[in-house]
Amino acid sequence: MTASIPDAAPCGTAYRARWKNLVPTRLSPCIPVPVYAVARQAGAGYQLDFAFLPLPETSMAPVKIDAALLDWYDRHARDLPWRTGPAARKRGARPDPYRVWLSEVMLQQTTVATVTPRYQRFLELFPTVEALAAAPVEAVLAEWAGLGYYARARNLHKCARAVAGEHGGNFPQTEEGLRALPGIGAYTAAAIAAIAFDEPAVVMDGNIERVMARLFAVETPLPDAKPVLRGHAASLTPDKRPGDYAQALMDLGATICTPRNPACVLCPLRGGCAAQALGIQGDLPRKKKKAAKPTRFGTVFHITRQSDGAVLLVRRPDKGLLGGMLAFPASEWGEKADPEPPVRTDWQIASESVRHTFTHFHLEMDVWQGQVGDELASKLEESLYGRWTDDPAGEGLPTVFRKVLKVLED
DNA sequence: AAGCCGGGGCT
DNA sequence: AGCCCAGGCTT
Repeated sequence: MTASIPDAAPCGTAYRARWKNLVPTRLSPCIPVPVYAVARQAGAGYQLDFAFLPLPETSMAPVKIDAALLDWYDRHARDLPWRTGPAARKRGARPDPYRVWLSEVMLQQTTVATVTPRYQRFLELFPTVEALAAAPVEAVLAEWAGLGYYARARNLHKCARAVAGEHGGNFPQTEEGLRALPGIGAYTAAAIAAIAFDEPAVVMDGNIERVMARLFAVETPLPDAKPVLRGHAASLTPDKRPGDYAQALMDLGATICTPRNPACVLCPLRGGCAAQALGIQGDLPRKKKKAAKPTRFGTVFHITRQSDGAVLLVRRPDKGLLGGMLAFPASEWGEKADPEPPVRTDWQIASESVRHTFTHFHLEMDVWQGQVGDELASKLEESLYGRWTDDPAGEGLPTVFRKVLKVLED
């Protein structure tokens, strides 16, 4: 259903649309004919019935932000595996700090949809901080494969060992104590303190920055606006239920106060939102322009052992791109250049190359396939500190190297 | 303060 | 296919 709502229509005219197709300014109070909308959840999105009717009030109405938000959260909180249910919350039950920490680290730069199944699998494999601390780091990295930002996994493991070894298996309960642990920065420390330990910490993530920029119509571009937005967030953070409050703000940012096409008609804070009253909510937060990504080139070597068809993997150095992860041997990635193969053999060059985009560059990588005999295989294994595997797809390879397997399949 | 780190979803 | 999104660590 892709109907668009006109700016004006006779009273009583009704429309129906998915909220994502709406232009937010049409819903601002500036329009000649007020819009009244009733929304209900439909599948993954929202279904709206629109009617053009006169509304009694179209300007900003006083809203007690934290109360309105908690009320909305009690009715609409998403049921996520790392959350305690409403019934348990009412009994005063606190969530397991280990689970809160694990979920928050996974959720850094990663969406709920991606994290949810991976979180469940991870928790089954490493159910406690002690179990995680006892595991070899290679097992943790393999389980993290495909999630990206692999320093998170190395720091997660370091942090588990610190908590298990130096804190008797218990996470520190204050922001400062948490902040001192590997992989726990300002955001994660505040989130764990609020959610697991009921501390009124000021939680700031991208979602909350966006909500604050809109609530207070902050037009300063990010990142310059960060201190101002933090000040606004601090002014609203309640002493009661700070964990629920923080999660409510993030849920609101993820589902209603979205980066594009915010669903203001569904927003419990609509009456208190300065940007919405001005009709500029879709333009906020403003951001400084980022540099364009350059393209780098390289070659990856898929080497099979003649006797059994096993494939050679290497482990990348701990520092830098894809640090500590398993990989196929590859050239340096940079300017277009003739590759230096790790061994002389009859290379087959795959007709399709691998394309992948990292945080700050595009990569275009030729795929060379070669076979070696057992003697050469042993020499290669030694000189590259490699390992032969008969199931590369099952080894926890980062996405860029999974794409190599895909290219060779075709 | 600025640059280094993946990957997935939406248009 | 291109654009958007976003914490922590290092230098």
